[in-house]
Amino acid sequence: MADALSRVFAALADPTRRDMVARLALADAGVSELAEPYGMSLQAVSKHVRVLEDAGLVSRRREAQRRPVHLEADVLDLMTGWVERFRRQAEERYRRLDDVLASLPDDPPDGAPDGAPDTDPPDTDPPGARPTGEPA
Amino acid sequence: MADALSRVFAALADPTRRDMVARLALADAGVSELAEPYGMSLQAVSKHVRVLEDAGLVSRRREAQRRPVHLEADVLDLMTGWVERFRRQAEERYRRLDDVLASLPDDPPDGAPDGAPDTDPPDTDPPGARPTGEPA
DNA sequence: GTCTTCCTCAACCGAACGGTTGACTGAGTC
DNA sequence: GACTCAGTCAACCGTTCGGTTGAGGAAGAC
Repeated sequence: MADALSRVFAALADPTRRDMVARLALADAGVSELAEPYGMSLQAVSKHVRVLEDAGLVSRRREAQRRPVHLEADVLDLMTGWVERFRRQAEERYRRLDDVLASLPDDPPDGAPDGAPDTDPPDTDPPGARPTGEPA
Repeated sequence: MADALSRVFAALADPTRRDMVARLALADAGVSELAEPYGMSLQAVSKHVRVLEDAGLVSRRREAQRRPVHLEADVLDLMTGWVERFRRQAEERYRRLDDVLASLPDDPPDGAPDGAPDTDPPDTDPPGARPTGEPA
């Protein structure tokens, strides 16, 4: 099966499942309780819960006949971690671009203006490098 | 087609596409450039880029024959916003539970111990309310 | 025991997904 | 004009996904 991150993203790609997570953030709930608002069979809801569980977003315990579903918020950090990393990188890239533009002299034509040379190929991996890969 | 949030999550549910995002955070790239590391056809990569574009994660401009792909980091905020909201709610719920446990007297039997009453229904929507829905 | 409640398993179905191949377009070079 | 480069469009194919129905299991209630 897919890697952890893929499972988490895929699990949250469904509006019904996102809504379940939203409701489980407020309180644990049984499957039939969860199913109430949606116009679908109990089995379908059970499947959705299973997807969330496989993604590690949710756990179930046994409590008499009930099977309360509990939100495991930790996994969400895995995701925000990933997202934040690249958001910051992209932002940084923007900032550098702004610096370059700011350092340009008022008239562009002549070669090699002052601040420009050191801004071009700083940390961008050599093109054609192996995939930047999943963050560890 | 699906809502914006679903498209973003779905787009990032694929490892190849996440890798593309990771690389685009470092520098814009053309499709064939992007395709290089993966053992798949150019058309497949083009499709992946289209998915990212439909999710608003990426944009393309025209530049001579090239069609450089550019990461649009803003949409990532949409996601972290959603995630953070429920992570915090869940955390808050834990904190309140801890408070309740901490406020219990050493012998549980009698009713209404001191600090307990004010911890029950502060911002929890009435149960059975309409689906907590997509955050606006 | 029987009965009810809560839930899961299994099989099926249509739609979407991730990939392929082949034909094509747009822009630049000769 | 002919040709190449970069990329897309269209049709197809196998697998996964989100839902259904029907049968069945586990834990009380009677």
